[in-house]
Amino acid sequence: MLDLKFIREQFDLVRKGAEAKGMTVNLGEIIKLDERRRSLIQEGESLKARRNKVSAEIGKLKAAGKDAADAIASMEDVKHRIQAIDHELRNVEHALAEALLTVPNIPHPSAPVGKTPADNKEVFRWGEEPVVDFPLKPHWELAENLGIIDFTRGAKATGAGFPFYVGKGATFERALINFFLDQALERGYREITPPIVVNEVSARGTGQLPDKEDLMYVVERDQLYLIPTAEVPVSNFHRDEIVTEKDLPIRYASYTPCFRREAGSYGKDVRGLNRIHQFDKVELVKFVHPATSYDELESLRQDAEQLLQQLGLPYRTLLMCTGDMGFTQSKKYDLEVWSPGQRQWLEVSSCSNFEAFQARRMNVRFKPANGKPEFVHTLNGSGLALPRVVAALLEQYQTPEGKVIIPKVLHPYTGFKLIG
RNA sequence: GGAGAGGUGGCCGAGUGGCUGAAGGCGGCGGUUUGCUAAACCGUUAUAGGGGUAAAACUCUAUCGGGGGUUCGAAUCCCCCCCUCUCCGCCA
Repeated sequence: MLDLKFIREQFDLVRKGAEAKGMTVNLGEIIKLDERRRSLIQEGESLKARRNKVSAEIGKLKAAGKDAADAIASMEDVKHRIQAIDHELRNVEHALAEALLTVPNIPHPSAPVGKTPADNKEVFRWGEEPVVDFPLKPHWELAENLGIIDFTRGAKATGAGFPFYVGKGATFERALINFFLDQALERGYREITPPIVVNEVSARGTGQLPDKEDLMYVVERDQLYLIPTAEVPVSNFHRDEIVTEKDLPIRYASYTPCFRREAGSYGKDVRGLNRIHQFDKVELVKFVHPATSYDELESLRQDAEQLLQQLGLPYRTLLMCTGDMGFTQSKKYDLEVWSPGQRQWLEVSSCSNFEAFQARRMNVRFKPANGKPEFVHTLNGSGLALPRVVAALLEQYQTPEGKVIIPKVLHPYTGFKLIG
């Protein structure tokens, strides 16, 4: 969320930012609630100051053995008024907090203004599609023929979008996870394995709640949410903490399964591994000094990009336009891998700077050498999401016989060089 | 799941209704002393919100796990919740 004072003082900036994201927000209501809040605080606190003073006098009178009945009686009205004010203040602050959660983060000036994915700006492209003299198959055909991914039995055991990875398919999956993690560790990230269910406060902290509630599976009985990304628990790792300035930047790499309901998806978007309800992902999360957060965004993006380069997968990098970047982001890059069997781009990573938007919600601060605590900036990016990488790898490295060659860089991880 | 104990500032720890934002100690910071280090001594040591200011100063309120309540007044009494520890049960 944004700072209330900031909204009060930079009203236009906030309004324009929301507009650029194609979101409407009732800032007038927030200003009104804020004014009411401050006036209640003023009245309440002056009454409390008086109460504290009189109470202290009553204490003295009683200690001296004198009668305090008059003083106590004089507090009767004050007491009730304070109760009434506190009650209203609670309601106003609750309403204000809810309203603040509906204000989106402000896009960075470098983000292109636009409404749809068509307005995103391609900033980088790498690699080339293989030239072959046979028709390339989509990954689901390859995977089923090879018996390495079983969608049908997954649907039987759980439902559509919950595949089994079998035999070399399972090993391949595990190899990629280890490769991604090792790469992250080499690049200065610290490995962290989080809980894969979180409570409501955590889901709010990263902004999954209240606006993306339908995204998550809920364990209703225990009021827990299956994580849609490791970003949620890992970002909350430092919730309500003041981290040491010299520890910044803090970088975490986290492998977890991720769960997404993906309600409303259909058709070719959900074929095979394109969009599934449970998938593996290595997530990169950073807590950084505000002065460095945009440099950290660039390095985060490179950390993700170089994985695709090492795997030899053609990809493009998009700078997301204001209308497509989401509620909590200030700036966001998407990495899309080329899927030669489907002839389409598949998003495999999303690298974002949230500035202080999440940190304010989660109350994560650092203390500068000489000064008051400030909010850190948070960033995260996938490094990488597995299924679409698997899809691209299968399609990219398929042979005319329908086998799949494993890229060299993965050999130490798989222990085999070929599937099929 | 059952029974019990407990949660106080960066840390340890005192405090069962009144001037306690909170004794004492440790740690941190500044200083005196010192060839250097150590020791000793002196001082200082929170966060948030409101008012105020050009900015400060200043001032008020809140904060003793979280939230409600009782009371003129709550760290202290009552209720609910969370967490930690011990014992029992269950269990990968």
